[in-house]
Formats: sequence, C-alpha cells, structure tokens
Amino acid sequence: MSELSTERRPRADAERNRARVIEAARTLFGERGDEVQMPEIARAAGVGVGTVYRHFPDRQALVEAAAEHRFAEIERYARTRCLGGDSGLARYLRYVGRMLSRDRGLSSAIETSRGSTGSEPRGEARARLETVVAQVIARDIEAGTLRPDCTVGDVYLIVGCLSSVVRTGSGDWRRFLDLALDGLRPRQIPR
Amino acid sequence: MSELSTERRPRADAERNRARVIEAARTLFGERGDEVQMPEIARAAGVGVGTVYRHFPDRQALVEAAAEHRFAEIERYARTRCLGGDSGLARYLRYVGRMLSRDRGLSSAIETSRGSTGSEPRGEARARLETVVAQVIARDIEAGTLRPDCTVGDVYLIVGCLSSVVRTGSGDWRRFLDLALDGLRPRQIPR
DNA sequence: ACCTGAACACCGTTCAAGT
DNA sequence: ACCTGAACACCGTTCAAGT
Repeated sequence: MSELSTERRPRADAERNRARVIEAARTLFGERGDEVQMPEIARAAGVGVGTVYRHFPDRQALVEAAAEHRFAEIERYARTRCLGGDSGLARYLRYVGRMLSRDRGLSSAIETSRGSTGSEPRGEARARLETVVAQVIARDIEAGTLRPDCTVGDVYLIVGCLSSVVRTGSGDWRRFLDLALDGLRPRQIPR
Repeated sequence: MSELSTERRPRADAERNRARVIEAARTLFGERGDEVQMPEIARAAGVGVGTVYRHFPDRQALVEAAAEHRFAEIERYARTRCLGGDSGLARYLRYVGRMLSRDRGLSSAIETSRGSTGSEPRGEARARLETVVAQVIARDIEAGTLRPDCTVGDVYLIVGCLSSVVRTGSGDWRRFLDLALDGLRPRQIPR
C-alpha cells in the first residue's frame, strides 16, 4: 500500500550509465549527425549495446534525448533575447540556423520528429519552446514587423525547411532565411 | 579499327529487362517512395536482383532513373505554360508541389541528389529544366512580379524545401509556397 | 553477353547468460 | 535490477555458376 508512485529509484550504476550514453550520443551525433551507429555509441560510452537499449527503446529515442538540451538552450535564448526588440522572430530563426549548422544531430532530431502524427509532446523542452515562440510571434505582429496571419505552424514549417537546407548543404541557409523572412513581413501599403 | 564508338548494341532481352526494371521502379517508388526494397523491384520486374544491378550501379541510380521522366514532364510544363503570363514562377512551383504530392519517388530523387558536390549534371532532362527555369525567372523579373535578385539557386532552394515539406507531411505545402512566393516578390515602394 | 539467386556485409535490435 | 555481447533480422550489393 506504500506504492503511491510508479517511479522506482534507479540503481546508481544504471543512472551513471544512462548519463554516459547521453553524453557520448551528444558528442557523436553533434559531430557526424545521423550516420553514427549504435555499437559505436555504446563503445564510446563504455557500455554494452544492450544497456543503450535498456535506457532508450530505439535509436530514434536516443537521437531525441541527445537533442533535448538544445531545445532547452533555444527556448532560453528565445525567452531572454527575442522578446525585447521588434524583430524577435528574425533573431530567433537565425539562432536556430547557427545551432543547426553546429550540431548535426539536432537536425536529425527535428527532421524525424515530423513524420509523426504531429501532435505528440516529445519532451517538455519543446512544449515550453512552443509557448515562447507564440509570444515572440505576437510581439512582432504588434510591432508591425510580422504579417498578422503568421502562426506557430508557419514557424515550424520554416524551421523544418531550414533544417533540410543545412542538412543537405543544398544552398545557403542564410539566403533561405532572408527570403522566408521577407515572405513573413506584412504587405506594405496593400492598396 | 572499325571501333569508332564505345557504344555497344545491347542484346534485345537486356534492353527489355532494363525497361521492365524502370517500369516497376516507377510504379513502386511512385506509390511508396523510398521504402521500397531492391528485391521487391526485381520481383515486380520479373528479373533477378543481379540484373537490376547490371543496369544500375546502385539503388540511388535507379531512383534517379525512375524519376527522370518526371523532370522531362516538368520541363515541358514549364516551357509551354509558364512563359506566357507574368507569374510563371508561381505556376511552376505549384505544379512541382502537385507532382511531389502524387509521386513519392520524385521526392526521394530530389532530396538525395542534393547532398552531392552540387555541380553534377545528373541527367539531361534536368539540365534542360534549368535553362527553362532561368527563362521563367527572367520573364517574371521583367514583368515586375519577381524580385530582381532572384536566381535559379533560390528556386532550387525552395523546391528542396517544398520536397521536404511534402515528404515529411510536416505542414501544408501550399501555405509554405504562399509564404515563399511572397518572399520572392519585389519590395513595393521601398521608401 | 547477360541472367540468376544464394551468399556476403552491414547495422539495428533482441535475449540468454552472467553479476 | 541491471549489464554484456553473441546472435538474429533485415536489406543493399556481389559473384560463382548457368544459359
């Protein structure tokens, strides 16, 4: 009857192993993106493959877990540096572009988390991020630098494309952002 | 000394097999995109896997060959229907979007042909297409509906993103195009 | 010359055995 | 409870044998 929570205190070595796996995954995915293999991560973490799978149901889950801290960083940046001026969204998107260029694993996480039904929370850092992005959008619209019909969905659309451009190296992502941002500006003097 | 050309006349059955492989690949890639497997294509074509590899060096080459006729179709559409009015590029991009929605294999071909060095011809249909796209751009710029600094590279950038949006189903590709096209319009009354 | 398909290589994932 | 790593499943690609 003292079983109020389903949570179990994990064994100390289990917790340490989990941390090591995440650490190794961050480094390797960050450097080489999606091509890194599971046995290599296990080796770098100093554990067996089975241990990796004990902590993460599949490869995809590990990719997401390894990228989670980036979403937290991005959320923090958006909250502290994109709510002050009148073109916060531009600042935000350029920051995301730089992040994607530096951390190739972030790109994989964003790309693959989209094929899903679309409505799964996928980590609380992302949920928080969505809230802040909505605030950035509202602020820019009020400042008159953003078209009034712009939604969070539009920003996701653009982030996804940005990720695709960076990942494939098919062009200059800064140029893409310039075009996209122009597309998001309000029509000046419509008549 | 009568060997003026390196070309050899292929045996009749070889040519027939090649055609069958392409036909099977078009159908299957078109329906289910990148997930279709080589043995399945071989079976559908009524040949052994080895025969597929005799005609196409690897999977990627087959994907490209199967999509080649789409590039020809798109080039024809661009040439006949996008050089008349004053917003040919918008017509063009919407047509590409519809094609990508219908033929899932085209998406794979576009996606994967980008990671490369960037400067390989990759089939003559694509080379011809590039020429026509340049003409569409020039015409729209002259008509004043397109920003004067728009390049073929910009259009490729947008087609790549369009492909990514359609493939991942991460959002409404028509909405994305509306935004991108707005970004490509000339700034009205800049001062 | 070209075809066939069993065999190989590779990588994600599982599970029997160990502590 | 958790860990290990050999074994399995799967799929792209090769190649010895056949016509």
